[in-house]
Amino acid sequence: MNASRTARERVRAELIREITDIARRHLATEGAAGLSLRAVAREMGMVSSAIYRYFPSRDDLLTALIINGYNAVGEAVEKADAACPREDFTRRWLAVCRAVRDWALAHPHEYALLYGSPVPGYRAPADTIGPASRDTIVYGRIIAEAHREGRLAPPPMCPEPPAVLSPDIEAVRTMMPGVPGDVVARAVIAWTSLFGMVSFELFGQFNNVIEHRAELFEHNMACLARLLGLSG
Amino acid sequence: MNASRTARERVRAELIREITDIARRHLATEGAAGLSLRAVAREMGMVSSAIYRYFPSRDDLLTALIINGYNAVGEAVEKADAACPREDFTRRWLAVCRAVRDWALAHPHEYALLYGSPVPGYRAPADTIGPASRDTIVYGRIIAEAHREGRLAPPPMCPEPPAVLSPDIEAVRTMMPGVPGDVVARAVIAWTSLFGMVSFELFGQFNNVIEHRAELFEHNMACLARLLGLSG
DNA sequence: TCACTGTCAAGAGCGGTGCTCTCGTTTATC
DNA sequence: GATAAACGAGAGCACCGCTCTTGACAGTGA
Repeated sequence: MNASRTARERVRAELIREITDIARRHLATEGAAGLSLRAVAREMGMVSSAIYRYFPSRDDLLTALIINGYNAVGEAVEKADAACPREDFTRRWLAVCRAVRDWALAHPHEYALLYGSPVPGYRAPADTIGPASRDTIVYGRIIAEAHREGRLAPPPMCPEPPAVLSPDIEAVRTMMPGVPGDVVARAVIAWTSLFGMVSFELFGQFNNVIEHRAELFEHNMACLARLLGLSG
Repeated sequence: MNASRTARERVRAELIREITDIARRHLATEGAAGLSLRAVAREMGMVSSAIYRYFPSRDDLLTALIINGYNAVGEAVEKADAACPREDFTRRWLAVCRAVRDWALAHPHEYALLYGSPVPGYRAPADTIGPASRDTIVYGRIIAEAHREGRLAPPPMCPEPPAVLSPDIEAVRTMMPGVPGDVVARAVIAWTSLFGMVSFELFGQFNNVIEHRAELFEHNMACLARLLGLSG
């Protein structure tokens, strides 16, 4: 009874997996706007209406792809960090930066889905919040561990963030306990700059301007490491 | 004969203006993907096919909106810079940053069209290159003038960019003549960080994380000013 | 004055989209 | 074995970008 129920549900889960796989492939070739439930159904040899048994709307399919994407980039970042010596914080920072860029270049449309323009009419449900912060936890951990080991030596430069920012600083600080507020603000700069560079490269802002993107990325991420005060 | 021809061309230009105006309004409510020539035609009391007399394809209409958008943000940045005392370089930098953010918040869909995910299947023609760099010229001028006045004191931090980046540095340096390569690289960081922050705010990455966006933006742009070495 | 030329709005039509509804069938449970 | 849920299939609605053809009209040169 339990086995038979699982039998039906297993084929259902398998179909859902197949749908998301095909959808992800379509996303890679057509982009988010070109993602078509009919096309996915066609490729599965299904009639278009049948697919609504598994995803009640196009947005629900998009949500699945978004959660999947956040997990993919999060996993890439985690692996890159894990492959580095624990005490080499600069190397760990550079590794996770590279992991983000490499993943983005390998999955440009998925990256655009996660970090590009919001899909019009689509409202991200709460399920996406958790996976969305999976990568940021890693950045925070690197900074926090460097701070704990006394290896965080940020050059004096930025003023203390104003008091009105305290709750936000506090919220970000939960990912890097103990780190001074000034450095937390720098972490936000580094975070936005990392994705700013990747987005500019992917979205065409570097066209006709920057040619050696990998090298510039590497150099700028190294500068950001100095800004954060990472050493060694 | 010339007058009559201009009469005809004048009504044509007026119609093109009306089309782009309506299209821009539709862009604001529906997003780039939802921009529909039929809907624009409907609102003009025109039949759908007639609009193809003025814009041969949806992409051509998009191109017009993109060029228009780049010019709008460029103009906003120019005006913000012009309103500052020439010798107050930090203030000028903060003013142009604010101008970008304010324009983006006021025209989120247009911003997404310019700096967000590329529209699938759309290839930006060469006409967009010029207007696209209108704002960057202003950033470059502020840094260049600060350098010329001896008011650029970048804190020692970033290493000299590697030799392989020389052509790119040189290309960016045309917008800020005389500025050292190290600072040119920092300018790229500041540039990407500025748009990275605006994009994160607009595209929802700050949701559930940062609440006081204006204040954080202000503080981080001030940090970037220090990174650039702007003083006074 | 008149025929010519180029521009235009209009309509029909093609193949595509997301989504809904109904219908008969299969499948699992009581 | 009856019942209820899940399912695939098909038709249909309103929309989309885009194309082709047709007839009306304005400006132009002979």
